[in-house]
Amino acid sequence: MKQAPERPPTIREVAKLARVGLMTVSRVINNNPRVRPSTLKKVNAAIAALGYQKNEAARLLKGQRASMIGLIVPDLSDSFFAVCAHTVQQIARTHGYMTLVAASERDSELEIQQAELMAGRKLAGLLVVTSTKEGDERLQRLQKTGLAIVAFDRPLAGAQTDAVVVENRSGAEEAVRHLIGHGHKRIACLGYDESVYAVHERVEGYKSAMHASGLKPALSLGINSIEGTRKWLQAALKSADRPTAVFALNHRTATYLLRLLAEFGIAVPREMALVGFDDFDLAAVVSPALTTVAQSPVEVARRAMALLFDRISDHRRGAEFVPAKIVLPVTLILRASCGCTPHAPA
Amino acid sequence: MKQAPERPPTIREVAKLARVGLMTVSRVINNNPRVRPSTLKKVNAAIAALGYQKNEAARLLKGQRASMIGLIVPDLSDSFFAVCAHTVQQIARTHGYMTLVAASERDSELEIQQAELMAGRKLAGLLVVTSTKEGDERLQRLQKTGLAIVAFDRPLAGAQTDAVVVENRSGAEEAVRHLIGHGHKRIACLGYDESVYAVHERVEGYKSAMHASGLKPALSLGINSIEGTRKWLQAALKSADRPTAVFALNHRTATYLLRLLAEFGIAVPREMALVGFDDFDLAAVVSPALTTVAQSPVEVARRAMALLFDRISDHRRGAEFVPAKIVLPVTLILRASCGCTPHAPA
DNA sequence: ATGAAAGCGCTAACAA
DNA sequence: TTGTTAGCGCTTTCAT
Repeated sequence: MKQAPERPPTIREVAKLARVGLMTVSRVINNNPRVRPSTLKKVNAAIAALGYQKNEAARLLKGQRASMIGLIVPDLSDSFFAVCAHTVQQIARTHGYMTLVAASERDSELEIQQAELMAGRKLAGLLVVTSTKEGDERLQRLQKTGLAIVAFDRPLAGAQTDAVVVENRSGAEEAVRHLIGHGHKRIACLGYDESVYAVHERVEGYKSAMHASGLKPALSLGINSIEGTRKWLQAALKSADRPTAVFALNHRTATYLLRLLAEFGIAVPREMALVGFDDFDLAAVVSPALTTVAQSPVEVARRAMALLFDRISDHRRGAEFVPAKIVLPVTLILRASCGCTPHAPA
Repeated sequence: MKQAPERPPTIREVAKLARVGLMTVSRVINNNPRVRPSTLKKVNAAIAALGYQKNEAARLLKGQRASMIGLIVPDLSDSFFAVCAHTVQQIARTHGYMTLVAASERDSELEIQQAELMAGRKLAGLLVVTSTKEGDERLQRLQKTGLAIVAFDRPLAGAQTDAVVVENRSGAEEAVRHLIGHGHKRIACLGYDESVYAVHERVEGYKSAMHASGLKPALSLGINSIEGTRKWLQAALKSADRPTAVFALNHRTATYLLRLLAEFGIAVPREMALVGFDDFDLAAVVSPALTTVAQSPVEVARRAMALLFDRISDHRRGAEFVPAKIVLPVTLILRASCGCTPHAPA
């Protein structure tokens, strides 16, 4: 004997049990104040008794927005974005939202596609680390349909959109100045794609620190793989003006360098000092411990979420939209690789 | 002058444009074969012309399942799970699904709550790394309502559920045997919570390798923090039967050990050898390079997703349910910390 | 403060 | 093969 499929309770059943009309129940679950306290209590009792939960699908169909937010990042397996994702999801939960994620794989077409798919699901807000270089009208169109959008890590080019970024430029500047303070004159700067906002900013910081001390910048961009890094290092070691220090524009490059320097038997920081950008779990464990400019993914995600929820409620009450840009500080963490502490403790 | 809100097109408009009935359009978008090819073409043309996209909310309301899958892991910022999440999301996308994520924070109540919330959104499938020790009837109840569930990394205790796990036991066994092969007799085993499936399995592997060689297991569990690890190490170094090698049950413990061993000036592997479980980006960069048992999060996620989509289609055609358990191999990656290659190259 | 009716976009069931 | 009807659960509008 097959029992009935046991459909979840509807407001109709709640209404019947509470002996009120449908609308009263609807008002209760929407926190509409136009309900007499005594009625409210009856309805709440019925809701509890039945274990009623609102049916999002039905509400969506009536044009409401889902209590979901979306997160689009270039790569979820990147530790920085992974921490962001964790934080975002955590905060979303405490606000009663669920989190939809997508990785853009650094492909701007994929990014906008995913954003449109999410928007199609009528979510309330979208957090995005864009891989789009030029301003994207498609994204802005979504915004106009009532989707709250906040960019983080990188601003959205030419968009009236909130953004949370970090002090990439001054962070880089500080790092390079620190190296200069250690007496270095030939400081190379290594990284990949300058068209990425953060990289560009860091490069600017590097240049400005070098210029400020009358030093000649030695920039090597477009270096992505460990092989590329190896080639660069081999050439650099043989070169006439062999650098005595390197500023690595990101986590990955710093890691490659660490590995190769060890492989080539170059003493760090004695023969070549190193400072990176982006802190990571093992930065203190690698040998030598890596001096690096740290940003806080948790804080970035937090601020971005705060902004997003602001926007969501603005949208709801049709408030004005004044895009905010939050710039978070970074910290230069001094460890051994820059020459500071020969034997770094924990 | 405010332009009309520009509602997205509905099947009604598609039907009008294609000069067919509503149901014909519905059939087309549901791949129902009972449509004449010529009609199909007309409808598809209209769909393309209007840029029609199906409204999930309406379909949900009719009792269908959303083309979304859910992923619940203990911690999204953990690199293993982050890679899983990335892979899951990627595969979901290619199947036309979106991915909802949640972290359980290793709290089984939170886990089931999130699962129920997801289920309430009528998603098609759920991938879960459970933090629940005993079998959870609430999860099984969700399963009975037509939600496809696949566990990975850890099986679901006492549940008729598919699971994808790795060869934890034999991997640990091999690692310990390897250490024994290096001549070690006093091999400590360090880790945290044995009630976690993977840890338990690895401990069993450790014990069995030790016993097989007539050695006495020296297990130290419940060690979670770096402070705990430090205390253990201090005690171990002073002890009469000071271990000459350590098998670390997970990434984190291995990392702590590496750091502390460096801090204490203990030469690895000469004074104390080390083998870990779980590979990570920097395992080859740390010094000494860490020998470890590697599992592939990408492969785990892939298999889990394959299983999940199998289940989803089974559910759809009401097929029998035969829970599968997939056990994936692990690989012992020999680097320097076990004593194998004194100077590990890349 | 409360309720009745209409309908959001879609599909299951039936009819043609 | 195709179209018509009804209604999923909810909220909006308009009564009361």
